[in-house]
Amino acid sequence: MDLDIGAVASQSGLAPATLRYYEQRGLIASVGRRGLRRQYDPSVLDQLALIALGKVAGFSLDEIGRMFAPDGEPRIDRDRLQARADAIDHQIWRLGALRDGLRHAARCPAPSHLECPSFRRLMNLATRGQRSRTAAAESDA
Amino acid sequence: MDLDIGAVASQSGLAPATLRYYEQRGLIASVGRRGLRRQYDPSVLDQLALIALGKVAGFSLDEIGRMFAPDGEPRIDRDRLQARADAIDHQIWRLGALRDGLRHAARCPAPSHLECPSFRRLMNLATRGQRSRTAAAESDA
DNA sequence: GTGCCACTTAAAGTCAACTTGAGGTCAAGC
DNA sequence: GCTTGACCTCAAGTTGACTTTAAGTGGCAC
Repeated sequence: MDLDIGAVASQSGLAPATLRYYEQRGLIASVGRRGLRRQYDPSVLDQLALIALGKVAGFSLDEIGRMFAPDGEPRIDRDRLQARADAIDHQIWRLGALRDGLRHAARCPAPSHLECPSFRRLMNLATRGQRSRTAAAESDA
Repeated sequence: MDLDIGAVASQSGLAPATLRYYEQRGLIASVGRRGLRRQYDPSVLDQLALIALGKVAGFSLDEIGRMFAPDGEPRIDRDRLQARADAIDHQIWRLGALRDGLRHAARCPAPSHLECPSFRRLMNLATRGQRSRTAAAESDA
C-alpha cells in the first residue's frame, strides 16, 4: 500500500531528489525501507500539497517545517497559526492592491504610471505595512 | 533636491549595497553623480515600493524589471499585465484557502489536521492549479 | 544468474538575491 | 593638512532551495 519515491515523485510533480531533500530537512518522513528504498505512506502527498501551499504563501522550508510537522503531530502553537493567518490576510490585501494596480496600468494611458495619481494611490495602499515576510520571520524568534 | 544613496537607504529600509545591486540589475537608475556619489530622484522611493510589492507578489527581480522599467517608460505589454493580474488573483484565492486552513487548524481539535475532513477540503481547494510561480515564469518566455 | 533500472548516498554544483570585504576617493570638520 | 566617514568599485562569499553527478545496491524479468 506504500509508495516508493518514484511514485510519490510522479504524483506530486517533485523530483525524487527533492523528496529526499525534504526528508533530510525534516519536512516529510518515510514509513520505512524496502531494501534500500524509501517507502512512503500515501498521506505524504497531502503533506507535500501543504508544503507547496506554504511556499506559495511565502514561507521558507524551515518555517513550513515548524508549521506542519511531518509525523502527523501538529505540535503547533495555535496563536502562531492565527498570527500566520493574519499575516496572510494582510498579504492578500496587498496583493489585491497590486492586482488592481496592474489592471489599472494595463488600461491607463498615462505616460508613466508613477505619475498617475490613481496608480500611486493603489500602490500606496498596497505598500502599507510592508516587509511582511521579514516581519513574519522575525515574529518567529 | 536629489537624494544620495544613504538617504534612499534609510527611507526605503534597504541597504546601500542593495540599491547599487538594483541599479546594476537595471531596476532603478540614479539621475547622476555628485563627485562619485549617486544622486537619486525622490521618485525612486516609489519605484522601490513597487519593487517590494512585486517581490511580495512572488516575482523575480528580472520579472519586476520587465514589468516596471526604471526610466518611467512603462514599456509593458498590457496583455502581460493583465495576465499577471489574473495570476495574482489566483494566488490570492489560494492564499485565502490557506488562511482559512490555518484558522481552522488553530481551532480544530483533530489529532492530525491531515485527518480532519474540513482541513483537507480547504487544502484541496488551496492546492488546485498549483505551481503558479513556475507557470508565471514560463508564461514569460 | 545476470542484466537492467530504479533506487541509494555523499558531495559538489547552480541560481537568485544579496552581503561582505578589500582597497580607494572625496568633502567637511578640526 | 589631516582625519573621518560616507561614499565608490570589483570580487568573493553567503543563504535557501534545489539539482547534478559519481559511484554503488538490489529486486525483478528473463
